[in-house]
Amino acid sequence: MVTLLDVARRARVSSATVSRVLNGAGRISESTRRRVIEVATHLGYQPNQVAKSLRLGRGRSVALLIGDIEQGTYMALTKRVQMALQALDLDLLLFNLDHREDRLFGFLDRAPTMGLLGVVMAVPRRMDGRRLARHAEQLRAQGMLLVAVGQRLNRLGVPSIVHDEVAGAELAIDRLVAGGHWPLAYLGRTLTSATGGARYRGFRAALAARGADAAACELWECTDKYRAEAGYHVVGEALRRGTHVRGVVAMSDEMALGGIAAALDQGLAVPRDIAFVGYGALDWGGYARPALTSVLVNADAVAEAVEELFRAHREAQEPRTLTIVQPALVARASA
Amino acid sequence: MVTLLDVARRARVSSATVSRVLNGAGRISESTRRRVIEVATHLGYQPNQVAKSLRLGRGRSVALLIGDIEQGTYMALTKRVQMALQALDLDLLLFNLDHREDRLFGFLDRAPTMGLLGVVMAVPRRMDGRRLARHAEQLRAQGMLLVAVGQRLNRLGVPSIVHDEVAGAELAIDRLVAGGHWPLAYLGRTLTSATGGARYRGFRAALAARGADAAACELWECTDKYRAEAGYHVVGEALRRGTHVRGVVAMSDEMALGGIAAALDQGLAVPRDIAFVGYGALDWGGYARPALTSVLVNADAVAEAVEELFRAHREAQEPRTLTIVQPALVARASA
DNA sequence: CTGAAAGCGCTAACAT
DNA sequence: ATGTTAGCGCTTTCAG
Repeated sequence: MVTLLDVARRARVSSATVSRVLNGAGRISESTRRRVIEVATHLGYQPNQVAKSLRLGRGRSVALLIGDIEQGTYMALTKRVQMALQALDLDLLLFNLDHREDRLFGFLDRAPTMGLLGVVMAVPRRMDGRRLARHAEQLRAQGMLLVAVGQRLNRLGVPSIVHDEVAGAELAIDRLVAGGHWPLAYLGRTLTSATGGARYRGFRAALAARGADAAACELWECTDKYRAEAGYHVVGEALRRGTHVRGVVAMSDEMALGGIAAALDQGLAVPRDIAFVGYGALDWGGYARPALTSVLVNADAVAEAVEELFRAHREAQEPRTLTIVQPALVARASA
Repeated sequence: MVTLLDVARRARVSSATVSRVLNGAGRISESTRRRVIEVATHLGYQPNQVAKSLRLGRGRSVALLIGDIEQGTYMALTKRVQMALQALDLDLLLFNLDHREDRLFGFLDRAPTMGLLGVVMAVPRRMDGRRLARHAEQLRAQGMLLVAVGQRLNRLGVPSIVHDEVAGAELAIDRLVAGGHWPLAYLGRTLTSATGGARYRGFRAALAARGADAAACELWECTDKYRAEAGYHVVGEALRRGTHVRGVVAMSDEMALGGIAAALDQGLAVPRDIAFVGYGALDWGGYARPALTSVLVNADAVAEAVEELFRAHREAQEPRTLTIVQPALVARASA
């Protein structure tokens, strides 16, 4: 590999000069600048990022912590965030936590040694706030930027990007009610998932705001299973119990799909007998039959906010502590 | 941050000794070893990975290059590979190529400077072989391991992990034929996708092996659109043309879902009027209605092979140049 | 068995 | 405007 020193020798200048030219710092005479550039390109010089990281005390990688990347909405998020970081010439280090808190803290322990520029946590799981706050403090002390996505952690000093869950629930509820689907159930995981919990509170708040008879509505909690399977299971059970629910707000498109399958398998018509709204508005949802009506979780907006935070961090500006992303309804056939 | 030198001072030994203790190299008296360990844990010492990488000339990260991570099968792969690498205490750097060759080569240009341990390319796209071979050579010269997934690049000196596309096609075809669905079409992208092309050749080979009337079968090429949308579009067109095809082998579950939607939207019954087999056996496929019959692309087996390659590389062994992963049929309702 | 010292490739004072 | 030098934190000869 050709090093900066190789360039320096060949251009008959010191390594410092080459460094200055390449980083656009300090005054350099036009002639040397040109010569250095010339030699560097001729030699195909590329700065060693590892050495740079060591010297500067921070690198160009941002770690993205994901609860369950197999869930479509996180996948979409991962892609968008990677592209946003790429726009800042940053790399993405991916960690799938598999919904395990020990993995999260295991990572946070090692994080300071990795030469990271920052960490983005897109982790729905509820977690130990004290412990997290300690880690957050340590990372900040190292000059790293920690960002939370989907969970409101700004109280712990972690800039957060969250969705407006009340607005999202309102969109879903209004759609269901307008279609004559009532009463409603919220299908999801509220106990272990902070996102799910927030979404459920949004659901409740939206019902209240509408002056609706919230008591008629139910919470269909998913416990042991995940994604579509959980939806299928829980909705199937409820239907067998003879629930009166006619409209379901699911926490994800996968759960909605599972729920719809359960309803269809029991001979019900969707949305006539029971309607479903998903969350995420994933691509394939438009091609399920009936096509999924879904609350759009705007991954682009989230990625943009992430990019903005890292841009500000680079300019040594104070980061915006809370960004609220607005949802939208993708109205299709299932509700 | 506490450094190795801090530990050394506190334990009254030299930095070399600490390094040796922590890396289990060289002879160390039991007493010093214990003392060093003791001090290290007491101080909560964690080796700086960046410094380590610089010194050793290689790091602990493996880059995963993905054509389109939003496609379910790549997402499943990403998750598995990340977990496999984690088992080797390696980190995953993710790059979504968005089906763009320039991005691939752009990455490969920078790769040598990043202190990577290796690169895994899960890129279906056909690419410039010469150019790739040059990069492969350079990476190898740096001691990095380059691995291809889903595309047979072993001729270029790149250890490859591929699926047995003939076996996969046979599974799909046998299932369709047994259900009385005939003639067949292959739905996918064969022109720009090496994986798709291989899969189509597998389809043809399997037809031939079955002694079937291959001339009756069609290729439904997807050009401008992606995933479910492409399937919907192409199948819709074919149906409107009045095709005689009664069974479709799709290149992915998303395309199959789109195809099914097109058939249903035209009032056909699936699988009665036309049957579909997907590829990937994604989780949600089991909850689409009709549930997707699909050829399982064994992401676990691929991840395992990746792990094995990196393990061998670590032991400085020659890597296995070609690994062929066997498919399986997940039989559900759509065929 | 342990220590001293060099150096991975780069940047940033500090000189000149 | 440019060079000299120190050093980021670690591993690895080379000596003893």
